[in-house]
Amino acid sequence: MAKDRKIDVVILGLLCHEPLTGYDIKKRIDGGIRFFWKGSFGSIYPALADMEKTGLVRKTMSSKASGSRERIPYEITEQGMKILTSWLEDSKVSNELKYETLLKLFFGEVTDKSVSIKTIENFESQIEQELGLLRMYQKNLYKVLTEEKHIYYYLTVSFGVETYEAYLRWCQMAKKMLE
Amino acid sequence: MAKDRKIDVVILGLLCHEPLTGYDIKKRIDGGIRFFWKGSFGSIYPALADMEKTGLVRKTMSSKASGSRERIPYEITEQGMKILTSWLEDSKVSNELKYETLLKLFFGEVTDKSVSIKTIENFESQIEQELGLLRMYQKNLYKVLTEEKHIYYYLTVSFGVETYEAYLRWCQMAKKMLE
DNA sequence: ATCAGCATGTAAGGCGTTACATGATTCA
DNA sequence: TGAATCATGTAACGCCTTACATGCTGAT
Repeated sequence: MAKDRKIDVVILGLLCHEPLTGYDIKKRIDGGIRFFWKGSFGSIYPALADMEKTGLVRKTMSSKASGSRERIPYEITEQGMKILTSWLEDSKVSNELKYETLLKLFFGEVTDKSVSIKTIENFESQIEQELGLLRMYQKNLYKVLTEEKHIYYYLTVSFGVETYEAYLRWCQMAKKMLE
Repeated sequence: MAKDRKIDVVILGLLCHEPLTGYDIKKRIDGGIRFFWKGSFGSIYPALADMEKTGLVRKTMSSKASGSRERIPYEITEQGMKILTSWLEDSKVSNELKYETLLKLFFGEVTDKSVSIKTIENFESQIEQELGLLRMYQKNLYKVLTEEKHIYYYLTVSFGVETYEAYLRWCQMAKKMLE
């Protein structure tokens, strides 16, 4: 695996459950994972190609047979599983937040207060919208917690719900303080 | 300003209050701003050079005169102020969170539950430590809220406190759920 | 017929980190 | 004397996004 390219483990993790094409992987990332990690075609396909070369994934046998459309599903190899678990067990993590909203607020003194208030309101409505989605995911996952993997999905979604609720409380406070 | 290089506005924002050297800017970023935006020497010095060329910043007159050490303080120009305020007023923002902790947790089913618990505990202690710092900043800023810019600093710090507290609550819940 | 979605991939270019190179000053 | 901090800058390299190129399928 490339030194610091986390897209590799995202792909490896997704392939644990079932073979997927690059296109499938993109869809999985865009639905749920995107709240804490992103990925584009331009990063997925090259990563898949690299990992096939190094033996972490392989094309499934049905790759060409399935039909006329050229779907190329990949599956994880034993080597790939080793890399994935050793990453999971590695205690080094990089958690990073890059919020332009906070950057703008930090320099809010430069212009009128109303600009900062707009920045906050902007953020607020974006968060409200996404919180709606997260709560829906959360509710649906709660119903199927018996399956073990859903516990993990539930936890990550709950992280989103908890923090987004905290964001909204902060928005209230911040607006009050500026008005 | 380069199309999407936010380090430019970070620098511009910092230069609003006083002339600073690249080294000073790095220190400012590392203390406080780093919670929501980062910057390294390798990005600061080239940005400063570019912005001098495009007239957003300029070297102060005292640049060489101040002493034997080669300190090169920059100040913001009117052009720079224009860029800064138009960025502040622009409602487009990119807020992005990349938490490897959540990624690991999402794929937690792959190995033993204890691995995920360790991942959470790891995160928890990191957050506890930084929360201590944030609360200290918050307390100190609260005392000097009369100065307008401190209100903005206070708000960003409070954002950190609010969310980190939410993280810790989530850690408790998550550990309980896995045990 | 045409548009949206499925599907794979490449190329250019921007952003940013890390490591390196260099050297002065301050303090124990 | 040696370590830490001050201070500026470059070079290599990696990661990722955006846009492009291409073409099929299915629904309206």
